[in-house]
Amino acid sequence: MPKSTTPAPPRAKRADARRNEKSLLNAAAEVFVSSGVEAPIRDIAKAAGVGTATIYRHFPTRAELIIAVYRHQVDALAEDGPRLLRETDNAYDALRTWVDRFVDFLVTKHGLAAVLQSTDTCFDPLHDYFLDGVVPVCSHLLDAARESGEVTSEIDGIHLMRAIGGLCAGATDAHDYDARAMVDLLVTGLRARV
Amino acid sequence: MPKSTTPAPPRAKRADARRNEKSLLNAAAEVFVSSGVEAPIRDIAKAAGVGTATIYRHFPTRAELIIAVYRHQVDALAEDGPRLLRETDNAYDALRTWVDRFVDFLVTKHGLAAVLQSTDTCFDPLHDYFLDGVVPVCSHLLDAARESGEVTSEIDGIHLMRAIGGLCAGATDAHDYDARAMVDLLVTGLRARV
Amino acid sequence: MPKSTTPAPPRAKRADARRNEKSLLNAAAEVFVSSGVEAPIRDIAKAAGVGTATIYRHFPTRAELIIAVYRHQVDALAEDGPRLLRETDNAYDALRTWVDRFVDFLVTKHGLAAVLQSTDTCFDPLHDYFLDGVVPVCSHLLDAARESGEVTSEIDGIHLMRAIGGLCAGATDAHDYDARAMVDLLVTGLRARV
Amino acid sequence: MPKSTTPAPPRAKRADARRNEKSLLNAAAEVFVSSGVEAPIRDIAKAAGVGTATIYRHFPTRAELIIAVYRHQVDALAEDGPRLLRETDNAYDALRTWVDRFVDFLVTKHGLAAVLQSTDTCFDPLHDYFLDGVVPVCSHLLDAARESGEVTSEIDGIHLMRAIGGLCAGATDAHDYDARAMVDLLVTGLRARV
DNA sequence: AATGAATGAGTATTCATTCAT
DNA sequence: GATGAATGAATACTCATTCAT
Repeated sequence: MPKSTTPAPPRAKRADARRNEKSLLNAAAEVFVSSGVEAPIRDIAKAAGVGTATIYRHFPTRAELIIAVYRHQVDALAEDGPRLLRETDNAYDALRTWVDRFVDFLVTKHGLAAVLQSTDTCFDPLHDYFLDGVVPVCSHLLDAARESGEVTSEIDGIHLMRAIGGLCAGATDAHDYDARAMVDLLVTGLRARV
Repeated sequence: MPKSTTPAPPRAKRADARRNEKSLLNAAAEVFVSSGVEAPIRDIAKAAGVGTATIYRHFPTRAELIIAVYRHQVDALAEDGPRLLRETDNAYDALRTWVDRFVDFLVTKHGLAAVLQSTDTCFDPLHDYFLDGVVPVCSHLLDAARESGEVTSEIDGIHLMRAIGGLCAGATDAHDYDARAMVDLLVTGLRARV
Repeated sequence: MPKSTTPAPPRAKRADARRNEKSLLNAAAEVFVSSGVEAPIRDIAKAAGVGTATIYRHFPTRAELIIAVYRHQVDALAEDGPRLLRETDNAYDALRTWVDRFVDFLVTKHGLAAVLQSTDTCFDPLHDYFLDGVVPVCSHLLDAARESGEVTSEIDGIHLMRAIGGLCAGATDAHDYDARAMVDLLVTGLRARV
Repeated sequence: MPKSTTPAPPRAKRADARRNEKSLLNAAAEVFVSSGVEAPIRDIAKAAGVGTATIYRHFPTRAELIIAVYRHQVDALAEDGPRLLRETDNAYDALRTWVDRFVDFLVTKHGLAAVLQSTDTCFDPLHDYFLDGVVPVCSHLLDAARESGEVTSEIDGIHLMRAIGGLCAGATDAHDYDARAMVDLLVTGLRARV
């Protein structure tokens, strides 16, 4: 009965902590946009108005913080796949639309694409999260497009996603490089020749 | 006795220094492969068996070192373009072969692709070296393929190269990601639909 | 229970940190005396028994550290001017007394005089601090002495202070050079000939 | 008879070496003006068109190089004292003129004044050179002015010179500080009150 | 639970000095 | 004798992480 030993109502704290975490994630998201996902922890803490140790308490590794920041959007991406497949007549078009959304996600999340390419083991949890949640969706879209004969390439979902990540990692504000156009070429290349 | 007035032939040292520079470049190349082109200067110096200042003497900036390490291969790449165009019946095939060689170059020079994507101004000399030497070659191949009607995409040479760089930056020993296959898809995407 | 919503009073740490900063300033003052104000940060950190980063946390630039170390004494110097003018019958005597105190300050703060002469822009904040706080006081004393006819020289306050700084920079423990006597000559030179 | 063992005529070499040393000193003088007497050895070597080791061979310590560079002017300064005393009616005026020439020397030799103030033992030879050659001259002028009753201050020649050095060390191109005017005040302060 | 102060390892760069040629 | 290449010590500054309060 810990409740009797700690007079403070645990509910309140939970709500408080959750709100805290929420604002922390919002702050982290902003810093990620402006300084990339490798931004100094202290910067994130300052933006969130908390101490650095608080970040570590909530998210022991940077990968976990990144996952938390993008979880909703990654999950949405994962859910988009089946829906697009249902709602679109054409499997290849569904794939193309989904890829577009993935590109949207990556180009607005400055530095994320680079992290997806990183081999630093500290990012493994992030890689795993993608591997488990969204790679299967991509693979499924590819399979459907292959079944319908629109795609002949035997490429894996994970490889397609890595490739898209690479193409998006090259996008910088400084140049007029258009990641979307490049990905379009890639997806066009998937298409079976008529 | 004019010989006594001109103290010593300055050649002798040069030969020694040049040999030294050669071994330094070899060592740098190896470190670049294993640790990327952003490896600490100290590591490169240690690998070369010289002091850090020796690196600075030969190559005042990191970009100059990188250029020196890859100069021959980059130059060869630049020369390959016109030759392929002459020796190949088909402009598109020439482009594809040339791109293959570019990919060969990038995937074996681990970390170089990432630097080509970097916006750090310290790499500007390197970017310029590519911009001046090899981007025009790529553009020329693209133009030729467009003239022959095999390629319709209006993509610039520099953007194609950035895209290829991005696709190759995703290549790591750890996974079975095949950069060449991805680039193949991209180049296939360039092709006019029949 | 509003207390639970406001986690912890931020005062506690401040007291600790302030005490720490105090000892840091004391240590820096000692190192400045023995090694000059350009002493390596690491030496100061070691003398204070803290890590180098702690110095940077408290004083991001060296100039800020120097200012902090000498702030009280510089401020006291600034306040001395008007007081001496009020309490002394003779404006020239007030000037002379004030200059004596400035000399006291400089000769006991080994290396400070040299920094006041330095053109390194990193010391600009320190120069500005003097320029804003104490140069006007010196100028005011000079003006008063000129009004009373005791001083005829048109010298600026800042130039007088630079000169005093120069005379004190020459003071070292090694020799029997008496900075105060030299400054006395200078101030005597200011005096109108009867 | 070393001459028989070394066929090359030693005379020629001497002349060569002396010319070499001459141009080296000229180059050093120029670098001293632009970068101060603490300029990197390598800069001096480059300006002189010789290797760094050549500088070390000729002048094992920096102080020796500085002495060599300024020897003629320092010697001239030493000779000026007695001459001025002979040619000038007034001992105080002779002193003042001589001090002016010392100031001329210091303000045009950027950084020299600072070195004269330095306590770094590596400059001891330079200090000694002044101590032996020019300090007695200054003392002699002071003595003469005291004998004629124009100067009452008991100041030593060396202290006067240190003070002048200090006043000149404060001179920088950046500000409108007028070292000569400050020294004038100092010398005026030496003067007996009428 | 939260804070933010302290830590100390890691890296680039400069320069006096030595030494092989 | 001269050269200039190589050396390596020295220092400023950053940042992830820990810990006392």
